[in-house]
Amino acid sequence: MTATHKADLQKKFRYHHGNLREAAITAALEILARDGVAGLSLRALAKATGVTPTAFYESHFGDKDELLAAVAETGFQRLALQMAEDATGAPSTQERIERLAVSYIRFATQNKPLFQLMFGRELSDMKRFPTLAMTAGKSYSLISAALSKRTDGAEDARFLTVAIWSLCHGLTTLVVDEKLKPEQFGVDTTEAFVKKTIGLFGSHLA
Amino acid sequence: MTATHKADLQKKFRYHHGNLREAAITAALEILARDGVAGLSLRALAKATGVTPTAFYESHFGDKDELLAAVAETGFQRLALQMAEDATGAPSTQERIERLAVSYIRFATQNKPLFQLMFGRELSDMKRFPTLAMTAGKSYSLISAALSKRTDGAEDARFLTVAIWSLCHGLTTLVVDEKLKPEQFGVDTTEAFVKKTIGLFGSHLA
DNA sequence: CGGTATATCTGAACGGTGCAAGGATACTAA
DNA sequence: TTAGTATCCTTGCACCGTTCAGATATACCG
Repeated sequence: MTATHKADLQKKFRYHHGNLREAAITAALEILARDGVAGLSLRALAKATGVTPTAFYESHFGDKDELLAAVAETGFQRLALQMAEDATGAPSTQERIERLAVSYIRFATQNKPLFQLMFGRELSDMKRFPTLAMTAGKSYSLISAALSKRTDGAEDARFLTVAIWSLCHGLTTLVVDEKLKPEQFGVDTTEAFVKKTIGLFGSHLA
Repeated sequence: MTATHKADLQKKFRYHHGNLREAAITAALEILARDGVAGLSLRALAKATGVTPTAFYESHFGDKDELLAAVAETGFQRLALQMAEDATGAPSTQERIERLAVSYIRFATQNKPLFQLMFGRELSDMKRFPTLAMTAGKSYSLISAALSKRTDGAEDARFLTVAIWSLCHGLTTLVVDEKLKPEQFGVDTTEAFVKKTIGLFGSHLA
């Protein structure tokens, strides 16, 4: 009994706090959603997890950037997951692309600070975290895979992927950062706008 | 002689420092270009202009955001100016749009930190600075004006403007923030990619 | 079971940031 | 010349990320 108890404790409360790393990421996501990316400080995070601001160093994250990278990575995982779910069962390539795009912008508007962290400049150099780039690439691959099914060359697919992603990402960031007001769209919602925009590529998606 | 001398001094060294506001903006642009947006602190700016960090308050800028807004505004002015210059004499609507887009991305890559300041989240709420939004709108108007010359309805023009700007802005930010590597393009340069992308809208720009 | 090693967390402190308050200073206008 | 005012400086605060030395709880081994 003491053995299994110990094992349980090891899982739930490893060492002093127990899974501080996991707890930190969870708390960070909450702080992010509540106070925005500017409110996510190590001191605030420490207070939220009931720990000293220096507790994250050495053992769990050597750096604030490592913490941010971990948080951003879960963000990219969620984004890719949501996009994949939203696009399943699409009858055509065009509709699949539409759904992916709508899912992308929906994620951004519903997880604004997280999206800002994922694509912003808070974490100074992404090169330090190759895993991050890989996870971020999952969403990209969804678009790419949808397009490569077409009969045209792979070259065109790669080109179209970047174009569609750029369009989608540009609109999303402009809306999220409030540089672009929905009134300027000429359509009711951002999602409707995205669909209409994808339509512009018309023949290229047939 | 003392009178004219005094007048000269008044122009060059008004009060203690003289045109601190203008000097601050100029120095800020230099710091920005040299050390990036992260290196632009009030203390660094103070050292560059030979003044105390608190000298900017009350008289010139009540806030760091006001300083950043002023810097960003000159950025938007330069951007609009460059775009207008690069697009003059374009033989067709499509080429005019192409040139505007290329100019946009060229400005971003050649003034990376300034562009990041203009479209980033360093200055917390743009609503405080209505002038900024107006100046930023100049570039937008250039695209809009180019498109409204077409025979189709104004509704379509407004829609196309947002679409093209989004595409252009998305690609630009992804490239500037190094989320997208030029190798992924399938073309040699970013500018070539932009032109090719505009071509996708083909019939809509005829 | 006991003792040592190691992973983990704490506490104090450093240099950095933006910024508020009040005192000093130089220009302006009378 | 003198009064007034715009400008700038000094001091100090709260917050930030981070380092380092030391305390503490867990894990491992005899």
